[in-house]
Amino acid sequence: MSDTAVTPSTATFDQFGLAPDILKAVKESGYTIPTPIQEQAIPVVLAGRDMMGAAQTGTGKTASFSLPIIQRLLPQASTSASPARHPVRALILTPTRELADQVAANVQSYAKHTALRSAVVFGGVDMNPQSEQLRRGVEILIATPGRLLDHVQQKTANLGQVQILVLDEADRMLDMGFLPDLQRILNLLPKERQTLLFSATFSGEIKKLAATYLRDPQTIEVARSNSTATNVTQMVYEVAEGDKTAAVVKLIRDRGLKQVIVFCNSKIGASRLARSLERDGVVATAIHGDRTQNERMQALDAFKRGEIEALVATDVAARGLDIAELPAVINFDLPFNAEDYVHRIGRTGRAGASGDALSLCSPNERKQLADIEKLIKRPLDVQHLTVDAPVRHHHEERPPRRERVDGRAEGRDERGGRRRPGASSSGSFDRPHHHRAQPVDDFFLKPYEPSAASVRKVEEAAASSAAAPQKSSSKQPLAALLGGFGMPRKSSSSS
DNA sequence: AAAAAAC
Repeated sequence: MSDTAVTPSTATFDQFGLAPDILKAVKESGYTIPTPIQEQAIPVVLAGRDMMGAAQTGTGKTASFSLPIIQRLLPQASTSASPARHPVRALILTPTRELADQVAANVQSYAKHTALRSAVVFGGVDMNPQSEQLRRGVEILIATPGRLLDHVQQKTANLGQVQILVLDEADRMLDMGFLPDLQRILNLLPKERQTLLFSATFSGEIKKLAATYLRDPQTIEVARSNSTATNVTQMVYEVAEGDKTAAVVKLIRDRGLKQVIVFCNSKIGASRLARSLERDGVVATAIHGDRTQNERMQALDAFKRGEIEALVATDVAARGLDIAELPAVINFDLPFNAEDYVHRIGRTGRAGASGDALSLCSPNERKQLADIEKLIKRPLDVQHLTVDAPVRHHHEERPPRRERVDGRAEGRDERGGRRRPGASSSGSFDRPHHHRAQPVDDFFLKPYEPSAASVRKVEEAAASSAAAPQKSSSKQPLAALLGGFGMPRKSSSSS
């Protein structure tokens, strides 16, 4: 952000040589001046080079790869209805379903005046409409990894002609354990392709991923990734754990916040807080991984439409979500992972607007606070918050289990799944399935080791990027990190 | 410690 302030860009989108149909869509989106990352990335992508990008959403990241991708695919766009003429040419992978949906909406709008077709596939929703769309043919596919592999196995998606791959929020995908899925997908793609990797940090793991799957990548970086936007005012309120709900209500009322995202560390905590806020007259709803995809999308849409004051979320909403003019975020809990703090507060103060990041800190969260201050390299302003009339609810801990208007009891079977008739009633269905049946396929058993030359090039690229962000733990040479990547081998290894 | 993601 500070980059823009120091050297205001006088560039326009016209300078990139994008097709008129693309520029028209850009104009209709209301954009006139490229952001720093767009200015740097668009020429690199147009030139067909691999790229590692350090940038967060809200910096214009999505357009920085979608616009040049559309341009590059344009000559192949066909008006023929034959699916064979519409193989997947560009694949964009994201860690969460909401992010996939959002990226897809952007791609759709940028490509609307072209003959290119795009589609999005992710889990939690019916596969059939997705399969039908794939059958009709799409050039640009946006997906979460699991559902994409599902489509591959069902033979509804063919990745054999992908020319451009984008790994969005790659660090997040690794955090979430997507590496095996990513490997399977990557091994299905043609070797001759362009690969773009976006990540908040260039950790050792990210560098190894890049060294293995990218070819001589160019590094693009805007705004150091662990820095927080200067237009976001950060405040920490010391408050007793039991007063947190009242504190949230007080902050919303005192500051007259029209809309706010409140982050919790647990799914149960988020549901509970949403209910408590509702009882205190705040229109609130929860969004987290135990709600059905339908509920998640409805919650997000209603929030975007302004029908909901407080969106109470887990870290499913911490990254990437772009909600215009969000005046504030509140951390009900401080995140265990300091980096998540940066991502959470990045939901406010977007596109140059100002925003407030208000964090509640109970006495047992001091360590998390210290970790955050260490990461952002500055102390945070801490104030004691007195809650004048603590709002206590007798049923706070265990709200009555009441049938909701949709006929389901809250908190049970939220995925909308139906119990199998005749299944044992031992209650095992309420537990997540940890051991998914491992499909017998061999396409993901190829080795995951970068060549020495590739490692060198990634190291050089990362080093040449000014002040490439490094986690202190990843200062060691890449080679030292290569051994312990912990990949599942075909037959169980000693690890 | 917790979250996310395929039936």
